[in-house]
Amino acid sequence: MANQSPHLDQIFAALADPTRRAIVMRLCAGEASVGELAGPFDMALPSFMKHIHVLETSGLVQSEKSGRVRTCRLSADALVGAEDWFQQQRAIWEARLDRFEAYVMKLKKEKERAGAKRPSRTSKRKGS
Amino acid sequence: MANQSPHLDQIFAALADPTRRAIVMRLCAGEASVGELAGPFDMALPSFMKHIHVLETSGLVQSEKSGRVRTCRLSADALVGAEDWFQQQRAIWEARLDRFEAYVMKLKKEKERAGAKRPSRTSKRKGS
DNA sequence: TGATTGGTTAGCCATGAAGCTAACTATACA
DNA sequence: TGTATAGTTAGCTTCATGGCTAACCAATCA
Repeated sequence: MANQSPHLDQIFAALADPTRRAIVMRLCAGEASVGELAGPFDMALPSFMKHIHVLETSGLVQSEKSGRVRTCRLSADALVGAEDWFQQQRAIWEARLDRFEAYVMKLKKEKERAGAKRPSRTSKRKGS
Repeated sequence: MANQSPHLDQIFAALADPTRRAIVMRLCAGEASVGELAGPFDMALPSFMKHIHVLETSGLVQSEKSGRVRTCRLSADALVGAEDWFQQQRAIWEARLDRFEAYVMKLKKEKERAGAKRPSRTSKRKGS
């Protein structure tokens, strides 16, 4: 119940917006200036800058200004961190499924054995 | 620029909240009633129910009422869908890194060749 | 049947997110 | 030096989110 990384909050919140996911996808293909990034979007620049800022505070994106141009690049660590979360959940989930399956198998075998007993009290069937 | 699944919006938005992530984590370990889920949280039930509802509309959780008890379970599909998104991004990202690395190696080799020429005009060093 | 339990509905409030315009700063180019 | 370019800041609106209380069903159980 502890381990509540405040970072995951921000990362997932950042990725909940289609504009920001598109920015991340674009940056996966390589760094770009704010202007280049903003190009495809029908949105005023200040609004767009807010998205960049959200991505930066989440740690998904880093940027650097040189001259009058700000260049953005993806920071893979944050992405990987979020991906890890899924993998952890899946591990737990799958372990449970395995246990569940084992349990079902056990039930099935018990039933089989019980079923095998009923028709003949004298002989045990060997296998399927 | 198309392919903007509205579902991812809701899934990531759902996971952006620590309470809801905790619920998902809890449900990874097996289904539970609303009351059981709510237990550990210092929150009024109606507030908690909102979280459940958000999880349901995102597709991460399914629930069913029997008698006066509502039982919730995880719906793995949605989780996997979100995980896929990360894997796709990582694939693009890694492909780019590979290309970049190849490029750096090329540069390095060119430099090496140029460097090997400088010290002696008469002999080529073989290797270290 | 009456009380308890488990969940639900309705409605309120405070905060934050996402968009806009207008005006401004600072670099680069002619 | 003057002008265009690339971002930035400030301030506004609107809507969604996350929390609450109070009152309300509807199963169970004594």
